[in-house]
Amino acid sequence: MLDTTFDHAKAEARLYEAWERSGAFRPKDDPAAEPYCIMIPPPNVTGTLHMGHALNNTLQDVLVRFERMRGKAVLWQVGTDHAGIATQMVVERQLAQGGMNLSRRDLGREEFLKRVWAWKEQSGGQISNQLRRLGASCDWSRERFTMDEGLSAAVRTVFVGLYNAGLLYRDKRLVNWDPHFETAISDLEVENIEVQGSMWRIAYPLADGSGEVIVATTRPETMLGDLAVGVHPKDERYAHLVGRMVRLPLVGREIPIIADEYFDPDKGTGCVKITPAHDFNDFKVGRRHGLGLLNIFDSRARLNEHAPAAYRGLDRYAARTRILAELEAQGLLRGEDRQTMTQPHGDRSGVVIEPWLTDQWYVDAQTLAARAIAAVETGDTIFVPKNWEKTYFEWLRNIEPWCVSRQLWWGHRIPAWYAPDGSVFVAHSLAEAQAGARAKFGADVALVQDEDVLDTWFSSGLWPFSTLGWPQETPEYHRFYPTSVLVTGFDIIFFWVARMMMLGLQFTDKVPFSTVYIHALVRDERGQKMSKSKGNVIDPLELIDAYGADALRFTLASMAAQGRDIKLARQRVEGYRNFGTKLWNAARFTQMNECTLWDAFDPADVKETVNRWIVSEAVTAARAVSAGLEALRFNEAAGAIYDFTWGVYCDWYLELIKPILNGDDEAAKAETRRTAAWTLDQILKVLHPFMPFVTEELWGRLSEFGPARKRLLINEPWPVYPDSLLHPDAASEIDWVIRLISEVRSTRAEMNVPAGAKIPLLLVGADPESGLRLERYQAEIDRLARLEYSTTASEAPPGAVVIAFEAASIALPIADVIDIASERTRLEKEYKRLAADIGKIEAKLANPEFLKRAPEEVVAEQHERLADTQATRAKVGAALARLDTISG
RNA sequence: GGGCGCGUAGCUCAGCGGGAGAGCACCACGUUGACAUCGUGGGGGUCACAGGUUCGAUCCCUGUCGCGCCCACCA
Repeated sequence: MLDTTFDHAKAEARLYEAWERSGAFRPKDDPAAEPYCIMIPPPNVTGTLHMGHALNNTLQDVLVRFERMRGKAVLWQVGTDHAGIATQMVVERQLAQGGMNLSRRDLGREEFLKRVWAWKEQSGGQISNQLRRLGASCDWSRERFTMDEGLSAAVRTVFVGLYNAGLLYRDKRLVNWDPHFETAISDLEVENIEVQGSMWRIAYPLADGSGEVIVATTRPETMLGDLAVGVHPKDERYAHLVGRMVRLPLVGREIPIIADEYFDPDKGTGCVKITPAHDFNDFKVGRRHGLGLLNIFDSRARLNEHAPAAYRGLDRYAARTRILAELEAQGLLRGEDRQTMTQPHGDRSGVVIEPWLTDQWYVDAQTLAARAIAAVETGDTIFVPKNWEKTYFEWLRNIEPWCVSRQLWWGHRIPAWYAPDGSVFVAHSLAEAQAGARAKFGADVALVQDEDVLDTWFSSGLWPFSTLGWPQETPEYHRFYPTSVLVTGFDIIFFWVARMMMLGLQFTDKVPFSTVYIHALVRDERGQKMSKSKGNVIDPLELIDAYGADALRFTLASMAAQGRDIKLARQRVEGYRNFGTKLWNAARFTQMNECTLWDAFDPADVKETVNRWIVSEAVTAARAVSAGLEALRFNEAAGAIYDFTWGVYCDWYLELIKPILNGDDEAAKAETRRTAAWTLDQILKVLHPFMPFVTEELWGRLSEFGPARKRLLINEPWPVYPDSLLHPDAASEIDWVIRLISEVRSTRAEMNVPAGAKIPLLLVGADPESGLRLERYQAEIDRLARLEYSTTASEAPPGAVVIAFEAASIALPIADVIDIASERTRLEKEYKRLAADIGKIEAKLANPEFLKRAPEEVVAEQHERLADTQATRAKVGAALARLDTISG
């Protein structure tokens, strides 16, 4: 016999192990089965499970379990990402805190990488174990890591392929430079943050001493690298100065005043300093005007040897302070305005990004984007919800070259080798590069490999096919690529989704997935993105410990509606834990009532109305769940099974069958027991994708007194029912009973009928069925609503209030009504409201346009509604009349 | 500056042109042989505001206000 609650803490690990041992997580080996594949967005190998992971993987697991039960050969490809900067950052911090205050350079590349691998080995299992805690049924036997040999080979193949196709090149230009990590980063890794800053006005004297111009800048320290001053050609204030020279303060260099349409007369003073090596716009202007480049920063944004001696070695902000002081002293600082401005920050380091001139590798993203755009335009890949396509298009249509090299050590080393003369050989291996060099030089030359590694997202972008063995033609690749659905958050549409589309199409000629499901972000209470660096993370594991994985999963699935961020409420998780308990106790009830399974049971054979009704309802609910999941409407699917389980099966069915189970009709009793057990089984199956643990446990435990289960629930086929199991007649009859009981209950409560007292009921209805139904359901109705009834008017107690229920009437002993005045007020209010409702409906039904244009079923519905409302009003009116009789 | 989204019950949110919903919270009653992690009943909403389209608008369109996010080279 079951206990009164499900002990999730004890059961979850055991059940998970049983699933894994059964082989359920691996795709079934049936060539006839339709393949279904989801690629996990690989979490950082050294990361921990946060709420975003919990949501993301819950949704994937719901789909995967659903499709597996539907008989498909399901592969949920799992693995982790090496997460270049993030991981290197963690290990560097460990080093720095290790007592010796070591930097990675102190260790050297080889030793440092050993440490990173050691850290990966040590902490890499954590995220996997946490996914297991969540119940994720991914195929661990195929777990991959972006720096596995196979995936690394794919990276090299793609790099060489892009290079040979002319889609990848080395270029010297300004990049976003992170002075903390001392590496280039891509545009996407830059966060523009609004900060309070200043704009200073600085006088630059004309070289001939005949005057000065005032430039405005937010970055005075870069003036040491100024190569010109710019004005708009039509700006009358400065027209006469164009072509003349100014003497750069503190430096003494003479630089020209140039004119360019780019300069905005309305901004600042209309006169701007040009620093081509330290500003993206100035770089372009400088190139147009042949100004050259003067780099004044080193890799840590300290002033270098190109700055005047007094400033060399200073940090950029220290230099700023000193420069402002010196300008002030010389009387050249002409003002400071406080203002808000956006400043670029490294998304990992948090420091201000410096535009810096370096050699980097770039991918020609614009060319690759064309197919990625077309594939979504033609519907080869669709986004759900669809509006994300706009975001995707917008970004791809304005895409800039993708800087893929990073001056880090942790990652895929760039497969490019340099000869002493600087010529480059991009190849799959050193040997291949050497062969290339030999062909070029006619002799062996010493080659040095590029020191840099690739952007983490370069390898992530290959994930859908590299994990399947590409570039080798593996059976898995042929079977599961392109994949079915990608489930991810909108925050990585650019980082990841777009890159997979571009690289997938380029190298496989196929879209990597046919559907992209974009879910909301789980945010903190202020609507901010949860992230480890902000420290505002809610720990899903703590919720799992407290309420069980099922409760957390169900919460997330039911909140995965489109269009709103998720702010997680703890009480909601608790509510769904209670749902699990409710289900558990329903199962306990069936056990106590010997509702054992019967192998030969056929739901088509049931005779009792209440049983035909629940079969019909179960079919309807299961279909709603299927439809919801097919449409990726997780909240609707979850809602459908929740409502059926609690609101229909527990609240009504189990209550209505109690009289049968306690009665003498053995045939009805046997049928009801079997139906109750069968229906519960349907609930377990349909609920399983959402709440795998409690359903699996019950699936096992419920066979204690019946036939043994053939297999674990996770391996059960998803229920599909014929339409013949739908019974509208039974549905309408039980619906009548439910409404009668609800009505009586409500009346009892409102009229303060004492709990023990029974309500005399008088039937005077025109519906000849009413009496029969009442007779038929007497036991149930009496039990649930506690009423007595009579079928003739003469038996009604004298002085009773008559309240109509549909065609029947209920007579109540008025003596039990405590406050006639307040009851009267209430009824009058109700009476008026109903009159208004009736007016509205009648007006609608009298409107010829409505009758002409509205669909037939809508008109019929309104007629029904009118009749219902009128009947209710008559009932209330009668009650009012009786009140008058009594009190008057 | 451009784009996306959101404003529905005290709170967290569903609602996909035709009678305003759920969970929690609140109030009352209930310990009835599955379940107090429960049951029954109840109170509570000009669906942000203003126009428009429609026979009919919480839902579609436009505008306004408030909030959030993304993108962007605003000296």
